[in-house]
Amino acid sequence: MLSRSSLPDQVFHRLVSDVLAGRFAPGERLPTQRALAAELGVNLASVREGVKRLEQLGLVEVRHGDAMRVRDWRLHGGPDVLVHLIARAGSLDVEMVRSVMEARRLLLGESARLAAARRSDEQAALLSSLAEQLAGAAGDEAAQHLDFGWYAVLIEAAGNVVFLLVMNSIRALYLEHLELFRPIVSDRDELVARYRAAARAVAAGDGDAAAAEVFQLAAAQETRLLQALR
Amino acid sequence: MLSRSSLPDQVFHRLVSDVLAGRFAPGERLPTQRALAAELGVNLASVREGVKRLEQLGLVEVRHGDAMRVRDWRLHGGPDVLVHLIARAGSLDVEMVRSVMEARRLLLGESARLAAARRSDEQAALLSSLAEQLAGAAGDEAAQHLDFGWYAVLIEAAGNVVFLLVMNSIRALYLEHLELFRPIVSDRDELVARYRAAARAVAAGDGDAAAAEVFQLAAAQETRLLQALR
DNA sequence: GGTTTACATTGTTCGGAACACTGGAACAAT
DNA sequence: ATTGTTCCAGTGTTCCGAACAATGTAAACC
Repeated sequence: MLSRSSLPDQVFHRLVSDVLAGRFAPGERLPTQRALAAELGVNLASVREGVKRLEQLGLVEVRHGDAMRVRDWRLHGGPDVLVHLIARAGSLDVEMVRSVMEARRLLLGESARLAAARRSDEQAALLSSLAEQLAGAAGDEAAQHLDFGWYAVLIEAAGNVVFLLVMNSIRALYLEHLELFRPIVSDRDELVARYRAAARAVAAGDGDAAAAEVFQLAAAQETRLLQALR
Repeated sequence: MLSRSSLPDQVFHRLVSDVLAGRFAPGERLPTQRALAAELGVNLASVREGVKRLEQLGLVEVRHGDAMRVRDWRLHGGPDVLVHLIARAGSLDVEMVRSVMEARRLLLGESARLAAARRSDEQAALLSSLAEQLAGAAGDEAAQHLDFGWYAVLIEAAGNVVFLLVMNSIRALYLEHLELFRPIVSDRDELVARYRAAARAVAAGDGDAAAAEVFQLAAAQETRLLQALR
């Protein structure tokens, strides 16, 4: 079949795309559910499901008895909107990638500081171990997964639920465009030294050093990625 | 009528509550949609809509032909799960509040640093203006809104979409439990000095000072809130 | 023993109907 | 002329029952 995803999924993506592309101004009336169903050739229930998912993202407002209205995602959008913002038009939106990478760098840096204070011995050992595995990783794809595993442990050790959830969101983004983020692990030898240093600092409980190392590690990856995007 | 929320909404909240309370172990089979419909006394379509919203949160995995399975929210949950985690059992979960406030403090601090470098003149003036309005705010509720307005401008000035979206999420949380967060603006005179100083630092383009001021402002609010929660 | 087929289970989509809420238009009262 | 009321068309919400499609399992087959 042509459709690899469910009908409501297709409706959902179509609407997200339309709204995010600005084809409807904020506050503007969306076509009625019945009209959308007719236009897209699907059942009313499928339209409804898609629309309600839009609503959960904070992209539209739907009130019983009144028309559906588009909301300004910069005011009401939650972090889950990111996945759809960054991948618009097939390729990555460079400005969005810049924002994500910047946020990632700051988030990971602070996570490292917290982790240095809160990590368990087991977590400290795991960070070291993963750094070594990264040194001998077979290929770039394997390295990518190890890279994300390393950060996952770091954030778990930081003991902050918000950071954990935001990073889950960024990971989802990662996994959907794995090839495009490949530059993050290029030129690995230079990076491995930083993983090791950061793991040492976390294990030693030196928050400032851990933050600085992770910050620079993330910055290095950021530079690689942004350069590759041109 | 008495039921302020739609049927699928109620199904959704019921399921979220069940999953987040751990009444289903990760990987465990959820009741079938038909069974849920019968048990809750609603239509299959309503169950489906609720379930799909669960799926969008990353709380369950639903595969055509197979049973629905619960996922571990610590691994797959997005930031939108926060709203449901923090308000469990009617009152605020103190551990979650601690995480949110900690993340907020770090996020705002770094936003201030970025804002100092990127703010427009208009934004700098607005921050000052809002600080003055806070000084003469009528009541605590008015102060709360001004407080959030102040941070909204700061984050807008920081020019990072991720921060913007995460803060939208935290604000949604805020607005749903406005009374419970009231301590954030208590003892206002002491706080006003910090708003002013921070606004000055951002206007002057002094990133370090701006970050430090906002960091301490947020920390002060954090202390007030956590003490009030006992 | 390994492969294939058939079936039961479960999610997915449909079409159509009835219900409930909202905004505005027409009307009535002041 | 203004205010309050009633009614109606438009729109979202929920229902029902049926048929379709994917998955996992177990029986049947070679």
